[in-house]
Amino acid sequence: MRAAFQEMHRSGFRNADLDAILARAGVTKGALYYHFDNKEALGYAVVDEVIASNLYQKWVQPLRNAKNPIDVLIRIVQSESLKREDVQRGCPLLNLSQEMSGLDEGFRRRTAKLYKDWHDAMAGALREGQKRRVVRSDINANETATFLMAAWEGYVVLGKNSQDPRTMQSGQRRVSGHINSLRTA
Amino acid sequence: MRAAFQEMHRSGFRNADLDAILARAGVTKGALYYHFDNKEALGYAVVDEVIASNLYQKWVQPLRNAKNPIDVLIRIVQSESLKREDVQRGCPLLNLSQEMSGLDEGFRRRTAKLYKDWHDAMAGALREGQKRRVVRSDINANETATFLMAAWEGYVVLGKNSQDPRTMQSGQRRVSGHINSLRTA
DNA sequence: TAACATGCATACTAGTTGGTATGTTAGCAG
DNA sequence: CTGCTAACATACCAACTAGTATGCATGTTA
Repeated sequence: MRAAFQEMHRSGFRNADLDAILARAGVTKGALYYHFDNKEALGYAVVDEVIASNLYQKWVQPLRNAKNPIDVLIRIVQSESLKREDVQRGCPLLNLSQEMSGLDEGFRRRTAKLYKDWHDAMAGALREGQKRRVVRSDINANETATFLMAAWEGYVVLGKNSQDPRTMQSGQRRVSGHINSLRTA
Repeated sequence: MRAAFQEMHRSGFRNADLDAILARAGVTKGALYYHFDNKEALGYAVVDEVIASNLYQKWVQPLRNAKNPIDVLIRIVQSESLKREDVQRGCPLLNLSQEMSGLDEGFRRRTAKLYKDWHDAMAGALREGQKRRVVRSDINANETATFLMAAWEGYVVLGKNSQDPRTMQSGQRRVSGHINSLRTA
């Protein structure tokens, strides 16, 4: 499944070559089709397990019981890799949802769930921060979380295309600045 | 080329079926390969002509010699279709750059040029607005233009995946609100 | 220990699709 | 009327790739 994830991240799901995945994993078709009904089932499993796990490790868990969600969010944003090969591949969740959500309802539902988990983790942390008086009370946590996701993913898209590290740097500054503006005065 | 654009918008470039394009256009392979060397050349032409033309009509031309760029930008954002089938297909430029920019330098350069034209149109209009004292002088036109593109494209991505018109509505409110905050007091 | 299940590997099939080779027609020059 | 070219149409090929049929080795159970 790691091999499948890597190949899907490189080539997208539809252009992911099963033989390439199998070669990378060091197994053959027999092994694959013993464990998965078809290519689609393998793709679903990659979303449900690999991509979901990455997302939770990076965004959800650090926000759980965070003392100050603003500090945590800024740290996550600032820790994003600016290396060319990372920027060039983009965000696995975004790549996959962008490719498949209009074509396959199974993929759409799965990626939508991950976006929702991501959103809820941020919105929940912001609401908790409001209770603790470290986040401004005049902002809507849900809308703010959606906005942060949109702005961040937008910069990831532009960075992937421009291949200029300054694009993502600008994104880090801008998004961090916006998060910082959510602090109580 | 309209047929090619539509098929590419539906299925992406790599999964665009030449036979489907030809059937839609009412011509055959002979006609296609008389005018284009290969599928790649057709794709390049679609970017250079169809997608570029759409972008110019929607964003670049309205900003040229605009009295107040802020009013123009808000009007463009607010005029975005919220119909399910439109939201579901997403932005042609974003779809294509997202799919191909990591795989084919020709596509990457072409989509990067369109992003640049889009960016320059907004940044130029903002700078002109600053001269005319209708746009705040304390903002960086280039960074602001990049931010607006990122946020807007981000909402397009989320809307395409969620298939909930409220996502794009929220995006319109947020982005319009941010554009509005650029006015001089 | 015979029978069976698990967990693969190997070889093959069938459908899809980009690309090509060749045929055909309309129009124009001379 | 002849010769030629532009602009296609038709039929076909070859590569790629998801999926399948079958074989086989290693446990495991009755």
